[in-house]
Amino acid sequence: MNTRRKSPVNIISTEVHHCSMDLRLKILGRLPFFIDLNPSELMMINQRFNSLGFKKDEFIYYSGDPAERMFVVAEGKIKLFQPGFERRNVLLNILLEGDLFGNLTVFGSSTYTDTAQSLTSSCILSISSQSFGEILKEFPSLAIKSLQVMEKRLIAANKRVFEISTLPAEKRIVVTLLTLVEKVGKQTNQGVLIDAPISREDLAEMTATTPETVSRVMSQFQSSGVIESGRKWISIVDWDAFQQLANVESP
Amino acid sequence: MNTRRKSPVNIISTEVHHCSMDLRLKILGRLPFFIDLNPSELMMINQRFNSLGFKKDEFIYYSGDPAERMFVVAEGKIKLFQPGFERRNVLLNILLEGDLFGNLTVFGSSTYTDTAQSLTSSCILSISSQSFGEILKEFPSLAIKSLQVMEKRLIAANKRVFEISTLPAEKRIVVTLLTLVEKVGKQTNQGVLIDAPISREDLAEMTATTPETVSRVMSQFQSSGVIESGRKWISIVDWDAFQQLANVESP
DNA sequence: CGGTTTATTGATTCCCGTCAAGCAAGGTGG
DNA sequence: CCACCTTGCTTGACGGGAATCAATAAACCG
Repeated sequence: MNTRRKSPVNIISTEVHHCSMDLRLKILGRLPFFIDLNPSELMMINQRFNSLGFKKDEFIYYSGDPAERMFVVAEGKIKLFQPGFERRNVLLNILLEGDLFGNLTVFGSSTYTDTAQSLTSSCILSISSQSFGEILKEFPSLAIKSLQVMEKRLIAANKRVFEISTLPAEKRIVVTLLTLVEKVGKQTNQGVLIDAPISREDLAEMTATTPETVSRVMSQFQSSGVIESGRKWISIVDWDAFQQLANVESP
Repeated sequence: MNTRRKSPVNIISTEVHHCSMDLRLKILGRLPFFIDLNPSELMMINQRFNSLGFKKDEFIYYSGDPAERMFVVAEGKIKLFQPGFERRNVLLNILLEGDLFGNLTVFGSSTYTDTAQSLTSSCILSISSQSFGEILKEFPSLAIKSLQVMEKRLIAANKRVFEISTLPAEKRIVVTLLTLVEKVGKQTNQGVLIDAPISREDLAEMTATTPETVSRVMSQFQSSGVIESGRKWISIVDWDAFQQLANVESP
């Protein structure tokens, strides 16, 4: 059945990216965030940013570090998580090109409350919270956009609290896979691929279960022909059947 | 042991409040949010607000309603929750005097994602999202403050995801009681009272458990002399012992 | 003071976490 | 390019923590 042995997930490359100036300008200009600015304003803002490359699995910052910068994903995929005792982490979010993270609030918190790790090799732009604050004051519409970014995440976090609180493990895994598809889903000739290197353990950390439970649930889905998956990759081959599984009418 | 039969929690009164103009001005002026504004600016902003009284248990808005207003608690206590199937709600937050809720983001979401209900009789100020947006544009520092409010809540929501995911039921209940104490704790001659009408079911909805489990855990705490409690009230009588319970070193 | 809501407690069931062993995939170096 | 080693996935057996069902008791309210 599964003729694909190699993982179909693109992890870009194993080398470190270092973003050129014009790549940075293009990235920033494309962001919904900065899209209303004119070229000269954009240029000025661009100058306040640093860029830095990260290898696969490298850490960008750790929970507890002083929260002095705001980051933007220029290329690659980043995961945010809260480290727990004995490898019991909780995965909070997976970020893509254009997503903001770090300290978005100028003076809000003194230390990061999560850890940021690069899932693929990546290029990250960053700006000091102070400079970001100055930009927000100069362009109030940007502050409102930041507010909307935060609201979206708060709603997602609350949705997740709801799901963990009310759904059994299997449904939690299904709805989590669905949000992953919405975020990084890619149509391929073998179904909808979740285009990020997500392990069973990652899924467990997203769904408040264990890798073993995730494995059992996934095995069942595979044997019923709904998904295909392997080492750090998942593809949904029978979309209709999959949505059936997510039907959250009866808990 | 428990000589107190009546609930010590003050639910203000059963009558509807209607905030007078000068009460409103005082409330708004006291908010960290508006504290930097001068009296005339404050007056101008005050005019954009409506005020409305709610009885105990009355609903302010429902999940799914069009999200057209931003609210401020002037007096009373409000709970926000996500309604689930078959009474399986999830309690998201308890709000006090000065707290903002509703649509804080001007244009962010089209409908409320939670339901707001008055725990006590209360007085609520509100403003249209559009007017609020105009104010934010006029006073960029307010937008940054909104951002910080949102960040704080996002961090709290993530912390809760972490707790639900990693802690056993008893510890979840303890840490939840601790956050309630931080929020509405009141020193009395019989220990630290949680000054809000919180039922076993409310606690269950906050901790992803059931009323029965909460009751069992609370009974144990009562028999070991750490807390006293009754119908919709909880008081921590042995603070040191209670903090021991919250020691989150070994899961 | 009766009716309703909330809390307590017990008995039972079961989902899922834990422990453990075996296997497959992927990367590495000769 | 293949043997080796590491890392991640699978599967089974078992036990425990908490949900469910149910019946009683206490507190509150009109």
